[in-house]
Amino acid sequence: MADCLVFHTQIASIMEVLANAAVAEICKLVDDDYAVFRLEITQSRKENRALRRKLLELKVARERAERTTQERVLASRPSVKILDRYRGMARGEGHLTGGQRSFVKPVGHNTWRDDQPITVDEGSGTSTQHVIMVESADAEAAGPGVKLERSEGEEDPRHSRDTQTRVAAEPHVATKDPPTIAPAPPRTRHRITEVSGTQNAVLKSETDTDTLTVTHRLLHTGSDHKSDPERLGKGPLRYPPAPGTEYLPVFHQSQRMVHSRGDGDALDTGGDDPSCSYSTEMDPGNISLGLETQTDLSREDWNQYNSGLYSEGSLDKKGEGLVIDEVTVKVEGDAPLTWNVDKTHLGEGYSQGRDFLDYRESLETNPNVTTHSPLHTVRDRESVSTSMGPSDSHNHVLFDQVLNSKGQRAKGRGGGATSGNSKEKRFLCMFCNKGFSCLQKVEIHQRVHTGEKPYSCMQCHMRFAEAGNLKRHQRVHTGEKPFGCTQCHMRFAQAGHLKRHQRVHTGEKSYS
DNA sequence: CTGGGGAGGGGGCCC
DNA sequence: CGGGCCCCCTCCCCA
Repeated sequence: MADCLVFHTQIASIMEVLANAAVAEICKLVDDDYAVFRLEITQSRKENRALRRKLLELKVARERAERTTQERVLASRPSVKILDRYRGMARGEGHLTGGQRSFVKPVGHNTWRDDQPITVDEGSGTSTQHVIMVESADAEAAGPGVKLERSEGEEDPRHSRDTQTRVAAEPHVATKDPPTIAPAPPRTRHRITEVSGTQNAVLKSETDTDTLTVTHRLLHTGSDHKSDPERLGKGPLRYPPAPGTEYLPVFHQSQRMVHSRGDGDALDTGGDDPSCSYSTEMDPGNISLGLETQTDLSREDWNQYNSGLYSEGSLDKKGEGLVIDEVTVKVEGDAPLTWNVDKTHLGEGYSQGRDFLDYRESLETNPNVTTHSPLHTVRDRESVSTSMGPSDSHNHVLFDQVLNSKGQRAKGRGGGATSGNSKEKRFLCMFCNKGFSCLQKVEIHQRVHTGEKPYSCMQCHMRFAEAGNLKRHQRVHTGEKPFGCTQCHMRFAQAGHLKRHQRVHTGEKSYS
């Protein structure tokens, strides 16, 4: 027993010695490797320093060359705006970080599209901008106020994808009509960031204004929208929010056409309200320039224009366009909303984008309907209400109405695709070919197809395609019943209802 | 029968 | 004088 104990003790001692030896060996190995590693690191750092120095020298040389080139371009092509970071710095407009680069608006494009590949006058070649910053010219100078966001993997300043564009006083896009450009209100800063870096990325934008908070959310993709024209372009425009009224036409912005105020026309009234002075364009390559001149079309050109749109095929790629479907507008103060949005540029949001797409599909497959591929001018400048969003069932209703009952009703009223001989109806609906006597009529009518409802009730968020219907709807909330029966005490909110009611007294049957 | 909304057309006003 | 815009009326449908 004693021997056994001694034996165990000896074994324990030996084990301990062996363990210590092993630990020591391991430590030695680690130390050796660490030394080697440190040596390598040191060498790498030296190499990095050398490369950095070299890079800096190259950069300086290249930038000099760039400036020379850009100035030359500017001089020879006034319509092309060069966004030169150095110049911005010189003006104290911004703070530049990373490699300074200059972006030259692609020649031949009148609108700057953020998603458009941007020609980068840089040795590394063309780069697509994914993170966008749009900042008004008078944002505080530089530095701290300017946020720079980058997509991943940008250790090297040369690969920085950030860029700054200045809008407002100096729209980031040169326009054909400089005189219409009004200085944007100061203190407006917009930041639009493509979060995921993909085409369908979620956009995050921030707008600093005193009166409006605008946020939009990209809900889905697949539709192309065009801005709505004039009426809203002038604000709730043409539907002024009289005291006590609750009208609040709001805008859905098409992600595809959200524009920066830098776009020419968009500036013409922009000075009044910074709230809409930003925008983004998301759909690469599908913009039809023709759209931008829609409202300028003469009547004679209208239908031709429509046909042009059909053949444009800008929307052919279903799913590429997309839709920012929700715009939340917060209005503070009593100042009337003045959405000075360029009707030809703002993608009027289109709250029922899917409706439209489906509808378009129906059109294209329905032999009774024009088979054009309507590039519609879906305009949705609208709305705050999310509860009114279209449901699938709504879609079906819409299609049914469009393709069936409504068409019949139109016929019954002397409408119809080719009806309307009483007056010269030169404006044809691009969807159903129905003729109207004036542009506005057809624009309103087309809302039947597009689902656009620019007029929103502040109290219940119901939306309407026509101002008059909204006004009539308001009586539901006010309880106003202006139409009283002369033979009884019944009162009605609608004249038609009074008329119908009076049949009760006259005994006239309302049906045959 | 009533309430509410969709949509077309007419007329007035303004540019 | 013509065109655009706005308002209103009206008819119709649906719940």
